[in-house]
Amino acid sequence: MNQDQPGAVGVAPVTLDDVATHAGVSRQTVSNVLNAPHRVREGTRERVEAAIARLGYQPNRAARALRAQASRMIGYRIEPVHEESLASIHDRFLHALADAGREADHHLLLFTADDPAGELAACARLFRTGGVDGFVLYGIDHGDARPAALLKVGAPFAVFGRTDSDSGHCWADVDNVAGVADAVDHLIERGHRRVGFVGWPEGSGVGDRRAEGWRAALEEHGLLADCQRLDAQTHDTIAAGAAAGAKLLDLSDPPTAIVTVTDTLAVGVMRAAQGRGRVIGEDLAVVGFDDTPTARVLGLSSVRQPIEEVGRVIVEMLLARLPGVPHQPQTAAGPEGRLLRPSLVARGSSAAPYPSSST
Amino acid sequence: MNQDQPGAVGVAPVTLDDVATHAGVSRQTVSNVLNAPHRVREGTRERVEAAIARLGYQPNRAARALRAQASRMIGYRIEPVHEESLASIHDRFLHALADAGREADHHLLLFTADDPAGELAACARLFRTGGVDGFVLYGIDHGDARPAALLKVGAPFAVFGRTDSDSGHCWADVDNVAGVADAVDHLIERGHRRVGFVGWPEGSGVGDRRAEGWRAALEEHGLLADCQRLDAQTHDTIAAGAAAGAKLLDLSDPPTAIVTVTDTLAVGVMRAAQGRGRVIGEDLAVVGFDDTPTARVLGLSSVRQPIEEVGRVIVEMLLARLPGVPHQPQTAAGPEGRLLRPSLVARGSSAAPYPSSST
DNA sequence: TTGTATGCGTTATCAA
DNA sequence: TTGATAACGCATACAA
Repeated sequence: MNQDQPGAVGVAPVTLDDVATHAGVSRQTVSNVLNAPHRVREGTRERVEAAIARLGYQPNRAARALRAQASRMIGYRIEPVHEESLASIHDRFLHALADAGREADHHLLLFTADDPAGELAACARLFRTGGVDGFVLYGIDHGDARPAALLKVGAPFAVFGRTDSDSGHCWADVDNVAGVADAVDHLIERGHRRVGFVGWPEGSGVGDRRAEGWRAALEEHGLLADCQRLDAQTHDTIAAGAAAGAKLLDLSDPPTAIVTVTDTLAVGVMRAAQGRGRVIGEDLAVVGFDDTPTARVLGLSSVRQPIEEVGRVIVEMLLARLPGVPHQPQTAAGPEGRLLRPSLVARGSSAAPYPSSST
Repeated sequence: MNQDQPGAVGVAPVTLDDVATHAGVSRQTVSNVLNAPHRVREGTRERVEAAIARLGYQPNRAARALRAQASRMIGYRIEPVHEESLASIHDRFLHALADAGREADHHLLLFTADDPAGELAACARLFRTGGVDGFVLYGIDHGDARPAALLKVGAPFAVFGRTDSDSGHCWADVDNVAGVADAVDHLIERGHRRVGFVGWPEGSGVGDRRAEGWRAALEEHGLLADCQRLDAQTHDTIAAGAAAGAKLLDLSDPPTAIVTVTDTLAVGVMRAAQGRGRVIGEDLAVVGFDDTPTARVLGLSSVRQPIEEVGRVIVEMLLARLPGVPHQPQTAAGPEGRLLRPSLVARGSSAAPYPSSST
């Protein structure tokens, strides 16, 4: 009828031998039916398949892993939850990874570590003990020592993000420049001419690229000169965002719209504006980054990262590089890196058109 | 110097045999040093330990799993991210699980499923193939068919939440009654006499218990009669919360404070109140449930679940029931269930004392 | 096309 | 106290 395991209650596991006995063949033939069906005669194959279905046989993972020297596991470090951060990205990413792995019968192995050093130690250990076939690294940015270290360990891996020198490993990243540029375009389209930016301190690849997106978009519209002084840099908390927002709003010629490097900072900016009696979406437009649940609640426009796609792409790349599973012709095992485009989610905070008379 | 693996670059894995050769003993002796140190002479042991350290030997997980019939893996289904929900609980829970497992050298195996049926099929498969030793189930509530089904499969598991008939498996849950009761107590202490409640439709254990907490606390203070009509029930979206809040606020004798079954609904209530020109924390007190990041942003008081502790306790219980790892005397393998107390996080939304003259 | 033998790395049993 | 042997379940090379 169906191929579910027959309602057996805590039964003894079915092995290859059981199936072989049942089908009246050797266990090697059963193995062939599973791993090289073409090498077996049709009649025999059907008999074996029937036995497999009836007994609900499923190959033992440990045995398979031991024999094949491949665990079909992908290691992933789950980081502690930042209480300050609003991000739900991590959750989405994790789900995407697990989902992508499923299709290739690879599962995610989650582990924790207290710091990057601990993470590397854990990675090395997991890899050397055959616990995982490779890793996915999250939140890679300039100066991250993990890629080089993992390379040294000899473990395959793929990362979300980029270091200053991406070499020898594959990566996927969101096009942060384009993301912020889209936000700026959107605001200019609505009539804004003075668009500010609240970013992170210089030095992080992600932050610098988002700032670059702001600058580039303004330049393209010939507005850079007007907005030259309309940016601020600070660390990623609501309070800091409020301070930065206050600074910009208190200028003699303040921006009519502000883009921020994260939703967290956007919330701070909104707070500062409201504290000055300004109505978000009317007196001041704000666009954040990450499309967090909080942004939805507050009606904050935000740049949404295509995390699900990033996860899919990353797993794809990693699996392509794993020895023993040559899905592809493995000519060059696919591209080294992929840049994915985020999309703007426009909400009330940037809804109202702005009278173009603003200089 | 240190016991890290010597900076070997992608070297061949070290096996028990390598260590044995190196130490001039048989591999069985090496195994004994690791698994039954007392059965080996001190001198030999030291020699073997030195070899282990020098070679950076670490036992192969697959081989160990095959031999011991135990993968040292805990299965966990990661659910799709609810776009509507504000919860970060899931993230915290996951981290807690991974962290708790680490201490016992157990790791989390993540998998996805499209629905409960798919989840059960995946569980059965993972368990029968030796991929995991047991499972942790999240979000169990009345009418959940998974526990019974897993029991039938014969897989050990522990759940977060309770069904109507918890039997045969261990569970941990948050004391929802006490959580909401604490919130109500807090409001009464601040002078409120008319405390409303926005909950879920009847039938869910979690929702009903939270409603019960509201009822019980009011009764204890002799205020139940006054507040009898001050509750509403709806599903868990911001819009629904706003509607429910509007209904309560538009009563001829409206509540001065409202407790909600989730932060999501609380946000809705706040929105309804603000739409009516009421200032949260002054004209109306609101307390939510879950202590989401959004609650922090909005200054919303909220009941915080001790998720980290729940995770720890659940893993502890599960491991205690796993065959082969008898940490405890395994008399009765510990208690069947544990109820953990949440704590109220008071913020601005319930800050101001309310003049006790309100009827 | 099918079956036999062997080994993946570990640990349990038993004999020395 | 130590070592030889076998077995966990599967898959590969090779022989029939």
